[in-house]
Amino acid sequence: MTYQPSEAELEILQVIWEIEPATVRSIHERIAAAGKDVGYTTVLKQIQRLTEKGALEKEIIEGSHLYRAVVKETDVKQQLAGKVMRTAFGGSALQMVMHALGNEKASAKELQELKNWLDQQLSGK
Amino acid sequence: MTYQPSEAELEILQVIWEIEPATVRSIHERIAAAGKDVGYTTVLKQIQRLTEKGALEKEIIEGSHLYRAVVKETDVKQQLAGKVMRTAFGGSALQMVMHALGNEKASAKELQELKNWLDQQLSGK
DNA sequence: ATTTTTTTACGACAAATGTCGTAGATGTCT
DNA sequence: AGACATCTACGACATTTGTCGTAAAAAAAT
Repeated sequence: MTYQPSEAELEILQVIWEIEPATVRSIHERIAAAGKDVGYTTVLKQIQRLTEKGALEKEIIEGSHLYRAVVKETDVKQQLAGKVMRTAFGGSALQMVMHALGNEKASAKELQELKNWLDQQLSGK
Repeated sequence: MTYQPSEAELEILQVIWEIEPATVRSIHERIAAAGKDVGYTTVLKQIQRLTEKGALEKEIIEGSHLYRAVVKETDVKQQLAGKVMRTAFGGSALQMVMHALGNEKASAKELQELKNWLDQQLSGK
């Protein structure tokens, strides 16, 4: 089973998937830039735990410690979305989407994109 | 902000939304029936914590302790789906659905339903 | 080479979670 | 009423999470 990251871990994974291989500093900067104000050692610790758990791997190149993801972004996200869909929405993607877009009046754009994807899935494919 | 239940708590909430007002026993039975093998007192404790937190309320009628939900199903689920959509899928419902249905070849039925809902959203609305 | 600045490695902590066990309270049966 | 069965109230524990602080190690600056 693919790794199930906690919230803080997911945030770090997202950054890594985007800029790997990454240093702790670069990751911390991104997190900070994104508005999450958390200490450097906090991020470091989180990264070390992810590495222990096998979700990340470290490679030391010319002195700098570089981290990269071992778990695949698609797998982790599929896992995540699938689990919510199953545990909270009885396995119904429709229910999940309706709730996700529920009150915040879904941007017509989002809806249109979704529709396009669906049409393609239904027809061709 | 609506209550954000943990996994075990969500399972209990789901049962309550369905059969409230409910007794601990009836809830425990459902959970057990659903395959989750957990002790009676475990469920009881979970229910008490949910009550402390204000997500449930207890009413004692003729000796039996009955629980009912205080938090609304729709709100909690909207919260849940919205959060995942935001934190893991950059706010894109499309991304979320694509991942949710990703590998498990989405049942044509699911897709059709989703499409119908979308069409309605796009047109009428 | 020394001093400074960065980084990494660890250990600590509080809070949240998931699970029980046990004791005392309440109900039920005969 | 007495005995037996059920429930509820609580406390306890092991884990997991999210956060840091501090010390040791490494790198950079002077």
